[in-house]
Amino acid sequence: MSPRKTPIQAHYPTIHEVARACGVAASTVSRAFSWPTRVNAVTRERILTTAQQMGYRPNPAARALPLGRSHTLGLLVPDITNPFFFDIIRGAERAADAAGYTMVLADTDEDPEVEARHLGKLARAVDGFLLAASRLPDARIRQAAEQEPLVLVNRHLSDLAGVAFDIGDGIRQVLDHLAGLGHHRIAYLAGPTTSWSNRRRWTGLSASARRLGLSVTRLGPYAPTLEGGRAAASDLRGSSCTAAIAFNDLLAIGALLGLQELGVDVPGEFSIVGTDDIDGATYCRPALTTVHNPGEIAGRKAVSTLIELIAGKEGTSVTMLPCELVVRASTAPARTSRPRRAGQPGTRIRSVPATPLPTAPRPTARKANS
Amino acid sequence: MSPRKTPIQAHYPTIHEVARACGVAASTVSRAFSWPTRVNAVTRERILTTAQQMGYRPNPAARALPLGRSHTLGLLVPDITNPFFFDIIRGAERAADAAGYTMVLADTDEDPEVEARHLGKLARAVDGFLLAASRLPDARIRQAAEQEPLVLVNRHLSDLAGVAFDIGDGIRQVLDHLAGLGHHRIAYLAGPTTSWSNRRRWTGLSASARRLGLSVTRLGPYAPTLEGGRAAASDLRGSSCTAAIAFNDLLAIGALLGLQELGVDVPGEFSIVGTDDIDGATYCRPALTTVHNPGEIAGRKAVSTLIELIAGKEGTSVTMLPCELVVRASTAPARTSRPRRAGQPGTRIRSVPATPLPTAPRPTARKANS
DNA sequence: GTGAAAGCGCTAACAC
DNA sequence: GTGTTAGCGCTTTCAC
Repeated sequence: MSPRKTPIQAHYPTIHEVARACGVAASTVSRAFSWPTRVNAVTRERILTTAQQMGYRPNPAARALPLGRSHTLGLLVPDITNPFFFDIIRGAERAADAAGYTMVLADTDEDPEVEARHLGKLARAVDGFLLAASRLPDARIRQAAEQEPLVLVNRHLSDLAGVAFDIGDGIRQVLDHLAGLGHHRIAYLAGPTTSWSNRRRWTGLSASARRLGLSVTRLGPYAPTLEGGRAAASDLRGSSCTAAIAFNDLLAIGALLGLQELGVDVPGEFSIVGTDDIDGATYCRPALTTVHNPGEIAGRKAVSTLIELIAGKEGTSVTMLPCELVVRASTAPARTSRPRRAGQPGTRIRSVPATPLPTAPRPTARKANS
Repeated sequence: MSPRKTPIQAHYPTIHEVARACGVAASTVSRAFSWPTRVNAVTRERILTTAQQMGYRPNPAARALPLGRSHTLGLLVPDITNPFFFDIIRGAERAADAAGYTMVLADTDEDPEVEARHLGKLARAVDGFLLAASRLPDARIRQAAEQEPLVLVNRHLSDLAGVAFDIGDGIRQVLDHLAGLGHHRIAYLAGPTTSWSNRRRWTGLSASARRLGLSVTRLGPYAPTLEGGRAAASDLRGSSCTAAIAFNDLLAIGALLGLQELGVDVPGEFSIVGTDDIDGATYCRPALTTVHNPGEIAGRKAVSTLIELIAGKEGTSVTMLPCELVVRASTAPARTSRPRRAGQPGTRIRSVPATPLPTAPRPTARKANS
């Protein structure tokens, strides 16, 4: 019936057409938008309304050229489907939107190569980067930070801006909880070796364990997924531990399922603790005891820090956000009887030098949410 | 120690500097990149290598201006944290990346206003839009499609390009399954009224139910979240149904938890079916019977369709992707008797979250992914 | 307070 | 094959 409408870009009026329609110069129209006080109030009104009714919209590329700024931010995440990043992404997106910035999201697929490639590809398209849980080596991050404003999320490098969670304190809360339940031999289910927070968890764990006189064993690394957790389950069963702390909730839930499939009762025979507090932690069974991170706040803060950096603010901003233990149903008192297998003690705690970090105010312990 | 390096944008060489370094004109450098065959092989090599070692990177804004294309795609999603969209986002992102496009992600917060605002804000920044599960009224979508290339995901409008899941067939599989288990009275837990797929599910349900001689009741609408599902649970209990199909998995899992909290055994007393097949469907207990949608494929296909539209390809491409029932443990034969107290919900309602429930680890379902 | 004009970095005719 | 020359749409001196 009607002729096909090819959905090609509509014609958008330019600043010149608006200017002509108003009988002023293009520069005046430009000023009316970017520096309103320098234009006569009544002509400004006229310009704004005609622009409005002509459907004028500034062309971002055309603005970016003379300005040297695209008003775009790049956010790189190892895995978009990992719930840990949702709140961070959402917080960042909202803050960026509110500040008039557009957000470009890229999934680095847990791969440093891919991350580096995206960094290069986006370098000139964005005004700065947010690197969430970057898998890149320190040197490569520093190099990137010299080229573009950059804020780290969930990682820390001296002299670089960033926002991180106070993992050490979170781990401390977990160990206090487990020690209080009578656990003495505790396993750590490691995540990706390229992950800073993974290393951080381990060092925090070692330190707290030493203080409490507990023994900790490092298992893994495992993929930070349900599958990884299932793989960990059999290792766990072969160990002499009575409780495990996992790199993240997905891993913890996987381990929990794996143990159940092996006939091990959680938390009756074994306690499991996660990290992240994803949605699923509330509805897996038993519901997961885990450490909550204020992700949305982290995302927002990272964006505001980045925007300050872009604006040329001096100084390096490092924000440390508090973690909070959420006790649910996957932890219980340790069995008093001996484990089914008198197993190998496993790798003993090793001490790894930790970079000193500012400490966040300690949150009050919270009860399970739902 | 060393003077502070303010992380301001590094100086990037322009095409002219590369040209001067090579003793050629800027246009030759431009051609060496965009139309390599039209440049003498040896000078091309020289240009490419010097560009490389000078660290030249094309400025996207500067390209976008004469080209009229930003090589950027906008993806609008109602809720980034909803697992249903993960695979779609990831598929779209990968396809975009592979095709040399950059992806801008915006969360519309389930709000048509916000969606419209983003559409306007991004209109000139992107070459086209991907609208996933758009909450906008048809007319508004059509209007947008006249201004910019646009592809719908999980929604269908005549004459507009899109990719959707074959919901009708998915629902048919579900009803066949439930009917086979002897269920006759089935509830539908409705999602957002602005959602096309919600309406679609209901019409599919009605049609299939008529064919099979089953009775279906529509409950809700509920928020497509765990909370929404909990709210649905009490409605469900007050109904005479023996099985329910939920708008999405989150809603289904919430209902499942809610019923358990009300002391109703799932699937012994009540069967629950979700839609989406999110990760959590495998580890909630009982594991959720649900309908799997090929999200990543949908995302990829949507991007390739959009790129074709941008390139001016004629014709309207509509792709329908198959859905597949995944039977897990939340469905079972309908009770033959009706022993449940009729009418009064009673005072047994407790909202006790996170109590470990005695669920036997079920044998693996007929089919389980991830 | 407003206009004219010179770019921002790149592409694409159009010569030669 | 390669150089010259206009712009793309906007911002921003610099005059008036």
